[in-house]
Amino acid sequence: MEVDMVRTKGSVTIADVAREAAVSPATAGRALGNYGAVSDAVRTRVAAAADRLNYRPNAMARSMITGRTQSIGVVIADIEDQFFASLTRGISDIAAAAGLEVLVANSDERPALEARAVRVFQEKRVDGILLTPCSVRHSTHLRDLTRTGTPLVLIDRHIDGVDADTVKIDNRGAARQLVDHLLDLGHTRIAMVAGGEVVVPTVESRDDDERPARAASTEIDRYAGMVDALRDRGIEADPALVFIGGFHSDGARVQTERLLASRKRPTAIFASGNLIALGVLQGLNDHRIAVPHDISLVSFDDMGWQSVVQPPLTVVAQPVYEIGATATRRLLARLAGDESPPAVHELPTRLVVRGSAAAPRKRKA
Amino acid sequence: MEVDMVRTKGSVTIADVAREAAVSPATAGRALGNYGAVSDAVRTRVAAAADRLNYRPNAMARSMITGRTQSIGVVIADIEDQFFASLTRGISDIAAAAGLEVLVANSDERPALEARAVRVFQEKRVDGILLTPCSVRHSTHLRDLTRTGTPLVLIDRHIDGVDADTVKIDNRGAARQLVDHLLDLGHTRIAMVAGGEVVVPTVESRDDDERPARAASTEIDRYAGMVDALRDRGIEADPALVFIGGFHSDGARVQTERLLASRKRPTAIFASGNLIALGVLQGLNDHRIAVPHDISLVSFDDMGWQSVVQPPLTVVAQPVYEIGATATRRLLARLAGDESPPAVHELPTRLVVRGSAAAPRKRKA
DNA sequence: CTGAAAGCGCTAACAT
DNA sequence: ATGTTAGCGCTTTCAG
Repeated sequence: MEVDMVRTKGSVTIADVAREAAVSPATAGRALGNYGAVSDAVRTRVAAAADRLNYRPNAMARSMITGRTQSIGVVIADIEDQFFASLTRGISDIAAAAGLEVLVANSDERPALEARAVRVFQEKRVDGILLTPCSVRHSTHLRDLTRTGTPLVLIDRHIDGVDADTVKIDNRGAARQLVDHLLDLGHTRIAMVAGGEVVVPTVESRDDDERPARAASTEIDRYAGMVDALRDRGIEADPALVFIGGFHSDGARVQTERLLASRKRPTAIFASGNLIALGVLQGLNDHRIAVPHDISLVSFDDMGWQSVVQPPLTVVAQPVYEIGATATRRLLARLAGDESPPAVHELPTRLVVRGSAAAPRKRKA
Repeated sequence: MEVDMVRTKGSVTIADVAREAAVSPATAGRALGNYGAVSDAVRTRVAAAADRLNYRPNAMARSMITGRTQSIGVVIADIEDQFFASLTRGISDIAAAAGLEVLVANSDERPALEARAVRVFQEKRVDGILLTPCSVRHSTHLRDLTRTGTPLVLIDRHIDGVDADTVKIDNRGAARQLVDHLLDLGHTRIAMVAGGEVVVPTVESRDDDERPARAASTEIDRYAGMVDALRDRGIEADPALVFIGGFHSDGARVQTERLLASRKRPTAIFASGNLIALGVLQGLNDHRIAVPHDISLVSFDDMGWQSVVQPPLTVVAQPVYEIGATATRRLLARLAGDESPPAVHELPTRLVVRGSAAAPRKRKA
């Protein structure tokens, strides 16, 4: 055992190992990186030397030459959101299995942060990028990215005009199912509580890049699905029944108060996602509103607690983990050279009918 | 607008920009990296050239010289766990504000994966590492790490003998509070449902590195707190009342079945964390056991759903986000040169008494 | 099979 | 203020 000096600067290099093993740096490199050809004798000698010196190859130096960093960048809206957390786990597992490291950045639904993250990932020369685009109207940074040839896979949300694979669910169809279920029960005044704007904004906003985008394609599609379902029954969607309060539960909680106070209170609520549903539930509890007796509630997402609340929630379950995993596999395929035209992959959802939606009052449940 | 050729190999370099701006590479570097001194005229000319070529500095090349990668590595047990997800958000926010990128790896509670992640982070030359150690008995990789001088901050869990800052809560004290609350209500048969082993294993296990560690310091401390509380009232802790089922909710669900079937069924359950509590609740629901009427339930963690279940859970709330944020600030301090001796930072917790614990049956609640 | 030399893209001395 | 040169740690020709 030698004395391990704390080296402030410069760690052990391949040259150090080479010296220790009495070979040339080139040979040491071949032995350690298993490329080229090395005799077994030398290989073990070098390995021993490396071990003795506690050598760690410098991945950057290697990457500068090979052109591969073995790392991917992941830009998500909010890692704290259970949905994205599960998604990230799916990504992480597949990436790890393929020997790729994962750089994560939160966009916080802000286009400017998203663009910044992409830029930094480019500077770090990640091999590819996975991203949940926060706005349908901010895509130049993504188009710039794809033009450089860096593989990009969009997750959960779609953006027209960006030349990238997309892995998502059929939000419109699933929302329609959910609302159909409410309509079947006899509801006609159905509110939607969402995080961001729910119709594609026509006016290009100028300088709101720093603020949350409020125009996620998922919610836009889900609203469209709701409108579809209503229209099928000859019901006109009422814009006054859309409550937008940001992507956190507290906003949804506040919106729920507004909703409850509205002159013609809806008999059912469609929550656009798990955080929204949580906020709605809190708002409902605040006012001692019983589900489904006083009001029905359905939501997207089913990642744990939705089945233990009382009553358990009727939801559309998305294969969250699989979405992340599939997207990562797509990226891996691109990294492996797949040149097929980008496609949209839609994963199946499942309507889980539980107890949170019932016939509207009057006919006592 | 020039034609942007898709360059398969080699992106735009500083030399390209220099040529475009008709200056030397060094000057271009100075202008783009704002170091050294450059005339305003040249600065704008270079900036324009860079812009025209869509230049992205190569962070690796820079790091090789500066010795800083502006990135930190984060090794956590399971990003899918709401607790760690919030923690990660805290880390991410502080890191981003400081201009640091975050590399994430899941250890999945497996020592071998944890060690592997640390190794790769070293190879990537991260500036520092944040880590939730998965086992109290696997620390050599951490000691090796600190010996290289790479700053390390331990999160949530503590390990003796590793020379690193630790940010956590007082698990023992908080658990004691929680169990005290149950004792105050009159419970004496209190079960604990946990993920991993709850007493420090004495025997060194040889080759279980690939499997979940089952010996997280948090749970060990929480059990100790429970024992403290019981002992204070002259009650002997009963090992038969500890149910271990792994760190996922399904394991806890199964353990809850076992628990309910035990010959002398406990009157209260202490769940060691949010995922465990979820599983317990599922198990309870499976058997139509009413909380708190049939059995009381308390738990650690309060990150959303705990307050919307019926009845709302009595818990010890941890400042999860702040734990991550504080740990990251500690790391930043180290990166800035702080040489003070490593310390354990304990953040305050809060006992939130809600409805899930009541007096044991007999005295009808 | 092994060694010497070149060079990835950048910054840091050292000149001018 | 700008240009020239060297070199970070590694892999990759190219020789031998």
